[in-house]
Amino acid sequence: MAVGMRENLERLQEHERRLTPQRKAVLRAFLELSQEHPTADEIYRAAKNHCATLGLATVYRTLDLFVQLGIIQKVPSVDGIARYEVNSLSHSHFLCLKCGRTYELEEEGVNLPVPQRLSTSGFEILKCSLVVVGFCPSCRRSI
Amino acid sequence: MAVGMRENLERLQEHERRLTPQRKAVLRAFLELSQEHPTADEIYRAAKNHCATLGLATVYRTLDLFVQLGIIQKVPSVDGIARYEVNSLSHSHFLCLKCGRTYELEEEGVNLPVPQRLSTSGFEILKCSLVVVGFCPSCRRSI
DNA sequence: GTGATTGCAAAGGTTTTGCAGTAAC
DNA sequence: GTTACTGCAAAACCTTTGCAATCAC
Repeated sequence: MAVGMRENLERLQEHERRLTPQRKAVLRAFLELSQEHPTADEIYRAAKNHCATLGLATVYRTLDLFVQLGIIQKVPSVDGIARYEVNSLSHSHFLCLKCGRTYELEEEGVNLPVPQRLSTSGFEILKCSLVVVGFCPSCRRSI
Repeated sequence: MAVGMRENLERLQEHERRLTPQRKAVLRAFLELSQEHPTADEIYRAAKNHCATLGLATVYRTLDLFVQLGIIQKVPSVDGIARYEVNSLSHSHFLCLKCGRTYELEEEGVNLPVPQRLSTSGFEILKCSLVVVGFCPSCRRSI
């Protein structure tokens, strides 16, 4: 079983949600793709391999649920398409303005200055990340 | 004349683009709203005051052009609606997961660690910002 | 058995595109 | 006079919603 399957499915039950084949398929597909910041549609197509009758609306509803339960998070994007990643407090991304792809910047996210002022003025901080915007190598060549 | 009007309009001419009343109206409206990270529709409604015949499609085309010319930039968002801001190298935002609003974090953007590794591996960096995601005070109350 | 969950199809909202007419150069 | 630019309407796109049928509990 993939890393993270069991504990995340248990979290569903803790919150009195049902363990349906659709939810398992979405979680499994998400975990397979999580390194690539998948879109809802990418997750949908991968999850169909695990649950052939799955509908796209269910994927959206399931991803919303996982966000609410804190299992996954939306990644800020610049092309209007929702992308998701595993829930983690702080790390960093590169967003390509042309293709919309998200690249993970592993080592840089470690020492981010989480703004103190926010938490003392009523904001609830879920995540804090460095976002670098520009053109990725392949898009840069084709501008 | 608003700050930034003249030099940005000149930039249009440098790139052999025409100086139409529509483009002036969009730029003027954007500058009026730029502190609030306006959406295309907000810019459209404000720009109608300066050019009554303006169409929404023109606003989108004009904003795309301004992004290409480096006059403005898209802000990473988490709700799928494009927001724009003045072109600036580095600063920081708070994104509210519920209402989608963007808050500017003025003082925190100063000493961001721009990742060296990126620029040495073919990425073109246009901007580098700290993005904090969570719930803003008013949305936090109503969850 | 009951109520949460599903799949489908339709609706919703934002953004893009085709095209004939218009206006900046 | 050319040709870029515009406005309109339609299309495209991602996402959400209504509803009857289904399935986890």
